[in-house]
Amino acid sequence: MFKKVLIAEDEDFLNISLRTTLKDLGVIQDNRDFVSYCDDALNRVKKALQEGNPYELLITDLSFLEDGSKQEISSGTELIRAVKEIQPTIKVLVFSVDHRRSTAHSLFTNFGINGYVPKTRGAVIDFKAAINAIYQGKKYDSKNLKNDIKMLHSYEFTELEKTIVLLLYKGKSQKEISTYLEENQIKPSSLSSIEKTLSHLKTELNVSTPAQLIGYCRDNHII
Amino acid sequence: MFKKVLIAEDEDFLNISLRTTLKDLGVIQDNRDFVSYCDDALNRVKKALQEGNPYELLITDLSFLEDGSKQEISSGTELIRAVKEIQPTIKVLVFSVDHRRSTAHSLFTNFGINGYVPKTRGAVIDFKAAINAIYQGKKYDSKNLKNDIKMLHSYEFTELEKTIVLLLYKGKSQKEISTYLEENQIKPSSLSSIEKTLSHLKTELNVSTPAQLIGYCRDNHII
DNA sequence: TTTCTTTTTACGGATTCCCGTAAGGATACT
DNA sequence: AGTATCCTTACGGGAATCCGTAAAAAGAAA
Repeated sequence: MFKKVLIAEDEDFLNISLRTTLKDLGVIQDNRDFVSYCDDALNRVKKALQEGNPYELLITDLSFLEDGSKQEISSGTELIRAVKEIQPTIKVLVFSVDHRRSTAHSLFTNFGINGYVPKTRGAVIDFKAAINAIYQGKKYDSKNLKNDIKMLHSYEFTELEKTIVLLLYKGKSQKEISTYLEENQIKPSSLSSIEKTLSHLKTELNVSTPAQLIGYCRDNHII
Repeated sequence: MFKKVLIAEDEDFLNISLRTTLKDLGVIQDNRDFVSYCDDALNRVKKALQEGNPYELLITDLSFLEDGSKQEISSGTELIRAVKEIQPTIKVLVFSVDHRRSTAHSLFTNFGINGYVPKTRGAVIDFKAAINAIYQGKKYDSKNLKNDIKMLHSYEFTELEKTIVLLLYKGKSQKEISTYLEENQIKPSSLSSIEKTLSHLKTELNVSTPAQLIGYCRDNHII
């Protein structure tokens, strides 16, 4: 069973019972690896990696409430991206109130998560099953997910498309994106190709402006 | 301290740790008075009343996820109304993810609840304090409530700004937004004023493109 | 290598966005 | 009335985007 697990969850009561459950599973012995801010989570991952004792599994919520203290990272998806950047092999289990299958699905394909458990009735059993499945190297697909309409016309983003959209989201201009890709030896990197990619995405997703494109990608957990 | 408390909460993990917390407070000794459906909660209240051993306190969530089984009552507010109808003297503590003061306030005035604790960081201490306050006959006003969604962000959006951003999100160009505002008699509606508004928002929120602006607004639930 | 196909880049013009400045209009106060 | 101030609109030029077409480069197959 997992020996080093990090939990990012801002709700006190959930934090407590996740601890209890993990102790039941024999995963943890103490109460140290629990944080309620994304920034703290990322720092823990960094530190553990530097110390040569990296986390095997990250369990995280998707939405964290702001409480006044300024944070670099404010959402679960951003946390997952940042963590995977420094430790791509880490396993990720998402634990969220969102119980739509489309949400889980896009996180599996776009963020490479290993499991998704919605917070609802039966979540404890679901959660334990997820931990076991992930430990055996499987992806865990919860039975409590509900189908919704969005799944039908889902477009599969390539890695290049995702990076371009991500840079757009971060406020870069097309020209800046071009130089970024060039610097990082990602091809194609020309301004023209970026224009083409974006135009292609817009027709494919039936949106008309870059702003709308970003809204779509954010809504659907593509970035 | 309270001796007979009923808890209506559909989330497994929360259910578990609420139990733990209440045992810590010496409120309960067993695990019987926990339900995950509103209908069950109402039935328990009815039965306890008939048996001459009524509940002193009801702790309830506001939103309950549907899971296929047909329920008469599906929300916390309906439950509170139904319960107070048959037992007006019962104390009520609401425990919800909604952390807006306005939500709590309307429940205090319209449903006569005795306490409101938002699910967030520090909820455990908050919860314990609420239980104690209510036991002493006081109303409990949580410190974790926020005055409004607007207050959470550094910048407060006007209605006009929100409509403009929303139209941007929907893929409209600035010119289209201008004509839309004109058609709906919203002033100012000139292209120039829209440019100014957007430029103002961008400096205020420290973003550089419309796309980034939309990402920000979506991330922070402004639109 | 040659030829064919596909991918990538280059370029030009139309449109839109961006940002500063100036003119017009409304309101409040003396 | 006058004028001071603020809000709205108008305008112009530079930058960024959009979109089509064509050239260049890279790959694939014979």
